[in-house]
Amino acid sequence: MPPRTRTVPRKSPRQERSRATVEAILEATARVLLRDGYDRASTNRIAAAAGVSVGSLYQYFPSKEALAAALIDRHMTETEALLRVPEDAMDRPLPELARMLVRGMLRAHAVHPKLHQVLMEHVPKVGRLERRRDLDAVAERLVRGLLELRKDEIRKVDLDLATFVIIASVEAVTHKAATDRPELLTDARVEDELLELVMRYLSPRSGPWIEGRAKPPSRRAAPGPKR
Amino acid sequence: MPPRTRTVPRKSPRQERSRATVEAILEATARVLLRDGYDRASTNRIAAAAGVSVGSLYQYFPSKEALAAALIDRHMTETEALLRVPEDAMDRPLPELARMLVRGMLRAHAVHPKLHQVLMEHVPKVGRLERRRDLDAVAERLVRGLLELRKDEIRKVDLDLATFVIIASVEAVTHKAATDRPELLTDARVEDELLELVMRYLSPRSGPWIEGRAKPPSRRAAPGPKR
Amino acid sequence: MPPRTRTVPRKSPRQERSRATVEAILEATARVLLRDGYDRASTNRIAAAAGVSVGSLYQYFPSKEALAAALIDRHMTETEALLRVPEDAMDRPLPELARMLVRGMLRAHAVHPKLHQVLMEHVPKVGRLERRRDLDAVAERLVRGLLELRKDEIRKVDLDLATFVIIASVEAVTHKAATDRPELLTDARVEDELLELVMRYLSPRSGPWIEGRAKPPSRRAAPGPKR
Amino acid sequence: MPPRTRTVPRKSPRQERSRATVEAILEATARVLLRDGYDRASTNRIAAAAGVSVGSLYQYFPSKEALAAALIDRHMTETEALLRVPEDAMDRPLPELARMLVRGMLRAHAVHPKLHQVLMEHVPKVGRLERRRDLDAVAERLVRGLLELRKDEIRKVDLDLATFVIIASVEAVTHKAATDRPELLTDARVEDELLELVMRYLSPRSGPWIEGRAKPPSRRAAPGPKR
DNA sequence: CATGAATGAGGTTTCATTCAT
DNA sequence: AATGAATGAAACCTCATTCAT
Repeated sequence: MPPRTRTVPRKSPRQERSRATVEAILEATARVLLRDGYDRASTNRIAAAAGVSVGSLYQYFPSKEALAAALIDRHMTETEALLRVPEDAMDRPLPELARMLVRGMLRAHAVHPKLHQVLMEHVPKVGRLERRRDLDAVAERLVRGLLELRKDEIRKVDLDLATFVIIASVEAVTHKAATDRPELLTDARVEDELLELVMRYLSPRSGPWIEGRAKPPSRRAAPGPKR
Repeated sequence: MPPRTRTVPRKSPRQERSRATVEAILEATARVLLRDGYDRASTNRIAAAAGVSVGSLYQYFPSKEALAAALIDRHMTETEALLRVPEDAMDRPLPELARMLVRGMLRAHAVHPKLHQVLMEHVPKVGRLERRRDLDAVAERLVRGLLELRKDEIRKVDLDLATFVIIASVEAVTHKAATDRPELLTDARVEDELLELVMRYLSPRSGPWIEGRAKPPSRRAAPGPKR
Repeated sequence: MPPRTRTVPRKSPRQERSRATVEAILEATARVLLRDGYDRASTNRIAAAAGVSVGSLYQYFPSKEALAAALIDRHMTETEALLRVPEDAMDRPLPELARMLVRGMLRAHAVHPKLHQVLMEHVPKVGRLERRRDLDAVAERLVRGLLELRKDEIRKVDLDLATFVIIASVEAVTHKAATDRPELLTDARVEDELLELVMRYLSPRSGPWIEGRAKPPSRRAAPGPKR
Repeated sequence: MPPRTRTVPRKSPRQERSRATVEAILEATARVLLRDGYDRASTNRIAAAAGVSVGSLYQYFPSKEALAAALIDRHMTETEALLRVPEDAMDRPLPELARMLVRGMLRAHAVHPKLHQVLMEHVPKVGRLERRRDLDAVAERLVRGLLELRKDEIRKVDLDLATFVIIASVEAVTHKAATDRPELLTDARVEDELLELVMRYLSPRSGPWIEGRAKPPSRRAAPGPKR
């Protein structure tokens, strides 16, 4: 029996149209979110901006948060793509890898700096944290894995802590740049400085600048949180 | 441009009783802000939590934002105190000064980590930016002044950029610690790592790790924002 | 026994002060009423404007309306004084009397045109109508009495109706002047025109201009209101 | 200066159902306005009276004032129609024209006397004045044009002033009738008396009753407003 | 599937009035 | 008598969501 040629369109017209609608809604969401902020962005306004009725909106997204979540998902996916280091690049020189990471981060923020901010800061945590942690987790696994893999090339340091410091720093500089001085996002000097920051932090050569560790025996357990 | 929402306290309490009321309101505000986040924190709920009527609340604070503003003011004052470097300490060794800064930052976040976060991230910008920038400005002036003063002890670097990077990094690490892993706030190792991060970043000895600047002529003007 | 000299002050200091307070409150009421209108004029604002506490205000006036009522009373008294025709003037020539009336009306409005308007139009009816009617009644009795007394000098007309027409017209012209074109209040031509209006209306000499009464038998009973 | 409250209808009903809703809301508005007056007429009460939810009300009218504005618009349109004098009637005898005017005015008030009053007196000026003046302007233009056209048939008089006096008087008598003695609105004698008032006021034959103008030289410029 | 009318709880804010001090 | 802190009903308005058409 010859392989039957598919007669059912891969995407039925209905699905086609749906996809376009969803697309329009998501774009409108982004637009309205940017213009009005999360709280002021009403589903009615979003629907209007998308050129569909609220009813249609709710056909595809069961709630306002679902909208935001979808947008976050999309943004996350893009960001992840920007951050991903190709498998075959893992043996490149460390600085090169670091630069890839830094550059990815900068670009991720440079795409839609304001949208990124709104999504990150103002969308209520419900249902977002998970995703956010997901992204963080991606970055963390990446960095942590890298450090582990190349731990001979860096100074002795608690890898978890270092991962934490590195991710926070790079993310913060790019984020703060996006928020307060967007022009920096495309300033190559920032990339250089971040690289400097990271590489120096990891460099095996310690400095005599340390005026004495915070408390004598280099590593102590934390006194424990107050509560 | 006049701010569209009044944030200046409406009147200050004269009698003993009302001072207590104001105090109760502010405490309740913090509590509710923490529990529900800014958007879900309604003035009625806050008043209820404070054990007073809405009317009383509005007698002292002309708007919801004024509440947040008052709380921010209070928090800012505390934070500034923690950051302030005594005049006569300006000639101490750089690492020591850096440690003071880092420690101040960590403590600032350690006091009410979650409250700090809510105030910083979720209170709408109207009427806050000024204050927030004020604090940023304090930190910036402090760091920038320090770098300038001791520029012979650090590597050649654009001081503005370095200030930006340092503040963002330190702030972010403490902030992220406060948010994601509060136990780190009192972990002495974090302080050490941040010091390491900052001092290495500033150290005059460059590393051979640099795999080539982002683009040849070491420092270029930014291509400028796309538009 | 010699007549005892009074030792009790005619007005005890307490009463003196009270009177001043009441005075201050009424003045403040007028001021705030003018500035903010009736609805926006809150008792608290009025008290503040008077320099006393709300409590004191309520000591003297049991409600917001009582305030307005007091102000209306006062205004009415002034107006009545302006309208009153001295007993011994009742036999002056009619035009002269009419002029007194018209002039009184104009002056009544000229004193505080805006206040007059606010009191007349925006103070809720409760408790006002009575007073208003009182004033209207004063004017009505005055005019009606005059017409009756001098009915030989005027054309044949239903005196009630004529009274109604005259009072409404004069009042309206002055009122509208006060509202829309305050400069007219002191324009002598307006007085002249009003006099002309009234005197011509009353003049016994009929005109040939009447193109036929509204319906044949000159005076009919009203068909009665539709409902 | 942008009006601070939106008064333009928010959206017009497309479906049959909503047209009924809008109608119900407007009717309810009139009812409640009559019953409670403008200030006490709350949007919630109006919505309840219309048998819809507040939300529906705000779907079509962006504010309380918009409701009043819509009602005024409607009323104005009716009134204008009642006042309009057909083009081809302009050469009728003056008394006849005057009667048309007077009758129009009376009828305008007779339709919904109380509603007319509430709309005219108690709806805040914002966004209304324009409309109100519009109507006044219509009447003014009409009367003023008439006087100008037929100035040979009337006594010598400042046409602006005469227009002012006539409109104010006729309006006031009808208005006061509507307010204080509604049964007069349909009393034909009132129409006759108003006609008498107007025609006598305009008649070229002056009377010997004038006991001397307000101040000697018959017509003087106004002393000017005090300030 | 799409539309858009309808819902109503809930948000912020005001203000006449009471009452402890 | 005076003060001013406290009250809370009620006003206007928004918006996520449902559902008849």
